[in-house]
Amino acid sequence: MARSGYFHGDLRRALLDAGLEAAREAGPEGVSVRELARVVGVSPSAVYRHFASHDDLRSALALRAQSMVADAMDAEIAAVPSADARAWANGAIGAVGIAYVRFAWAEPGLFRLAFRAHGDLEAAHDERARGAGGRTPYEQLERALDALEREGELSPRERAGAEALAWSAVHGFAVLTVEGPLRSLDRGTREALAARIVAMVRLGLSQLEDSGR
Amino acid sequence: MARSGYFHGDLRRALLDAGLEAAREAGPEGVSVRELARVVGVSPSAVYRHFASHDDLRSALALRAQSMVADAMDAEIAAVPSADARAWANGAIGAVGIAYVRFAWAEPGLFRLAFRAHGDLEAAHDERARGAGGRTPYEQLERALDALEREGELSPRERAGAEALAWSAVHGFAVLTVEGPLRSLDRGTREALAARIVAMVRLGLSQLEDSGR
DNA sequence: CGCTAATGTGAACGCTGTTCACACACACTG
DNA sequence: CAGTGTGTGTGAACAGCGTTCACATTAGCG
Repeated sequence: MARSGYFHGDLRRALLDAGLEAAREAGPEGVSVRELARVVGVSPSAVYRHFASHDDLRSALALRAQSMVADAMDAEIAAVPSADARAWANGAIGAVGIAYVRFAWAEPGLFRLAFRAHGDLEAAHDERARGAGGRTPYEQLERALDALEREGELSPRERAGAEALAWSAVHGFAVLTVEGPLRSLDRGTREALAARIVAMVRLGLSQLEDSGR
Repeated sequence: MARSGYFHGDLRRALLDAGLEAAREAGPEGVSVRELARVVGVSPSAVYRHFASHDDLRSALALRAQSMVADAMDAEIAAVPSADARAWANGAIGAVGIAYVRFAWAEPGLFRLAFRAHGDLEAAHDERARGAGGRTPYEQLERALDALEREGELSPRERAGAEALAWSAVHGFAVLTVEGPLRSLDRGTREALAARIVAMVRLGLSQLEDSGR
């Protein structure tokens, strides 16, 4: 880095690293073109050789943050006993949700960056949002829901749109506890509520067949 | 307005009106001190006679937007048959949720303004966030949940923290459909999912007593 | 070895929030 | 009725932002 004194060498990567660090400490608002340039020791206009715009930079950072969420999910899922496939499926959907909110609490700045204004649904499958396990957070959720359907825990009718239900509840909870009115809840209450949230999701996913409606 | 040519007469109100209009068309980002001053025909610094800062202005606007949400909830609740108290309670909690997401869809800019970074929980009871019916959106939710408990539909243990569960699911869904990856869902799918969301919430609220856990 | 293409610089533009000394006009007091 | 104080608006200024452009530098290819 800063090899020749004039050329940086790996500016794009350096900007992304600095951007993640800035977001970690100050949230998405802390990520400014000029600030990152300053940190990396380069002129503001140099940034535009690697990113088309401020928004472009932040999108790239968001994808990297999403891949970190995917990693956190992998770690949480790995702790689910995999002997019984049905039990695993039920455990996996919970693990995905818990990992999501725990990441939000551990890294509020990165979380807000990752899911501020996500792109459309195509972005849910963006290559760059995949974690080391090869899946994006959204794909982790899909995987758990697929497993539930495979085990007969979810009917095809229930499976449809299940992502929206699960994601809504967990994302909403994460947002409210990270930057919303629930942000000053103590750790214990937060964890207890999180457990109820994932239980609610699991219950709500099966609403179509269980009730004789 | 612009009475004497020098003094405006009712600048504070004019700024709030212009701010709501700007947010309606361009979201919270469209609300800038200079832009509002321009629209109202006043110098930028005049704004600071009525609002301590940009953030202060936006907070005031957010509260006004929240009161509009409260009004929308009143309208939706009014349509719930009130003959049977138990049925009303179950209907009211659904109406609150539906009104919330419908408002978000009808006025995405105002919705994002209203619930961007809400204050802490005290702000949930702010005078200025009350609608014509005298309740803030949060208080509307509390009212419906209280009714459910009164009718024996919710145990005291379930009642505790119920706001967090309900709000999380509905808010998350609203956010994902307004500015998130679910934003390009067609109206029909959106409505169907919304119905499943409120059903999930109603089911999830009672999880503690129903299951023999 | 020389040229090209990639990558960096620095100044500039227009925008933003915010502050300051100053100007105005109304509402009260003597 | 005169005068004055206080609330409200002005205009210029500062610092910071994203972005662009002409120009400088240099790595690497033919």
